[in-house]
Amino acid sequence: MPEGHTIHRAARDHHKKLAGQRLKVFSPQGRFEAGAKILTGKRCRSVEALGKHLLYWFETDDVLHIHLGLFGRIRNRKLPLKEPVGAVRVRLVGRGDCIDINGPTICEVIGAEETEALFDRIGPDVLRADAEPKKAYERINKSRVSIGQLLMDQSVIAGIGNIYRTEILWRQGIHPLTPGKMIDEVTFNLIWEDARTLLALGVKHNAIITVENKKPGRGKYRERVNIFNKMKCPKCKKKIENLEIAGRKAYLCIRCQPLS
DNA sequence: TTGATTGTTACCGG
DNA sequence: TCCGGTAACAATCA
Repeated sequence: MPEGHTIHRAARDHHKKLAGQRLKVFSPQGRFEAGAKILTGKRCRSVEALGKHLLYWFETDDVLHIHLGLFGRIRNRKLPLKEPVGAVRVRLVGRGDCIDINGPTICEVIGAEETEALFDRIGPDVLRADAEPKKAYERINKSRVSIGQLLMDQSVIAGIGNIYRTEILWRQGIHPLTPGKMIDEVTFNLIWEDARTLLALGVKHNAIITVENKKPGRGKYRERVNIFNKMKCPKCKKKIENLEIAGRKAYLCIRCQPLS
């Protein structure tokens, strides 16, 4: 489910709904009893996103740390409470809102030290104002690893997932197997700016939109993409190839993204 | 029932 | 130390 835009949107939204309130915290599956006990009745100070990590800061520096992994979902609900649907690991209840978090791979309460370690481990997040893109460039510039793989490495650059990886590299005409050290600073800046623009658009519309001038549209189609999981390149009509990079499918147009 | 999936980590071997 | 490969885990939907 999530690339960085999903988490940043959730953080913004949940901050509005919960910050400043004393929360009730439930563990509907019984798999977060200890955490729920620690947090319930405590005041939520703020909610923030760090890459794909979602952090709820409580008074006394407890942090609820969530990572949705591949399958996790967030459901926003209004009071009164209804029965949880599916694998709700934790339910946060404020004055008027209820937030259910389904199937996260990480759901834990951490302290100041562990939170700091998390911030140290995660690379610059394209959606954060405090990001230092230079750090990402330095890692990429020194690496033999392909840019396709580096863009998915959250310790190098945070927020980009499989769809945005494919789409950004296509938009910039870069072959995903280009070694990081072959990416010059100008090219890196283009990647960074494109990632920022696209993820911000994703936050705005709550959908992945990488096609120029596309409107979000309604209904089931939550994505507007160029080549991800597509047959034909919209620019040159050539067949879209796919290959596996670090176990995930990457798509490319070999004409528009030549390997130099 | 099967397969695919907007993710990450641990571990092993070269 | 770096990097590739593999397995494990998570939950839902078509």
